[in-house]
Amino acid sequence: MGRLSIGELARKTGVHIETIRYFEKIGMLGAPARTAGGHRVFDDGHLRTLKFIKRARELGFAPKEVRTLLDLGGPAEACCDEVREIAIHHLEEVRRKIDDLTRLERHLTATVEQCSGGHVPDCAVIDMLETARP
Amino acid sequence: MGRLSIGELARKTGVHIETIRYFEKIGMLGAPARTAGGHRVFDDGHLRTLKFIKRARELGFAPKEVRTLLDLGGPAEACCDEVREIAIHHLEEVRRKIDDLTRLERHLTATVEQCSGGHVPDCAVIDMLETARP
DNA sequence: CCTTGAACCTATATCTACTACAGGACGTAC
DNA sequence: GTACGTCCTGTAGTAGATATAGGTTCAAGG
Repeated sequence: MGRLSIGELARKTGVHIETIRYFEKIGMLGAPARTAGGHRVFDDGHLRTLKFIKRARELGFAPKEVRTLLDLGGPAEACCDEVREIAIHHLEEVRRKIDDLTRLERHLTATVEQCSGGHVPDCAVIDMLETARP
Repeated sequence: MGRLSIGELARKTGVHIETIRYFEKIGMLGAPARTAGGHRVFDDGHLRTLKFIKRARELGFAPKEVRTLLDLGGPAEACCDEVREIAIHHLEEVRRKIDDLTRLERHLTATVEQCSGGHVPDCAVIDMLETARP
């Protein structure tokens, strides 16, 4: 059973020390044990949880969703149904975002291609930005 | 030449009154004229600029990029080259984001399909989140 | 045992990009 | 001239961290 200082935990997870303390403060990560002198002592559970949080954030889950997932996944009892719902909801948002970005990508590509790159007063990019959306 | 109150400007652009004052404060939007009593009086230039800002933000340009675009596009002199560079950089980021989200979408879809939806202790979604990225 | 320096502690402030008050002044229509 | 909507400034709040200041603890070397 590993006993980790906050610095070791930070190195193992890639999460900033200040952010770990912040997560503890807002209740995202449980309060760890302390040494006699007051230094935090984390265990493998904290390591697992912090990795989980980091990965979920990287995958685009909102902090509130992460919290819910932690609440559900923690005791591992009322699992799949609710977890699944959050994941599906997230999936829908991801698909919507991909659509939006793809449209923007096409628009930007076309615009940049039009752009001569010279010092002309007319610029396709500026024009695009000045044109109100229909 | 239109003379707009802050409220009219807000209605015409869809930007909140407080946000307009905020844009003025941070120098994103030029300071307007004032009535004798101190009320702001905007003109068509402000309207154009604010619409520009709004549209650029909607298209995902970062505030700093918007500011640079305004600086470049304002006097319309050193135009295309730099504008083009910002647009291309933005385009690259958009493409990267699309790739990331597409991978996530595939991953989530596969995971949710695996998920029975019952009350089993093993949950594919939780598993996915607990598995560290290679 | 004692020193030294890295790591840690709390508390507060800062950041971005806004949004939301509170309490008062202005402007215009009747 | 008065009522009411709009506007003013200034301050505070939001999320989600990140950074700083000033002090304490831990661990390794002498």
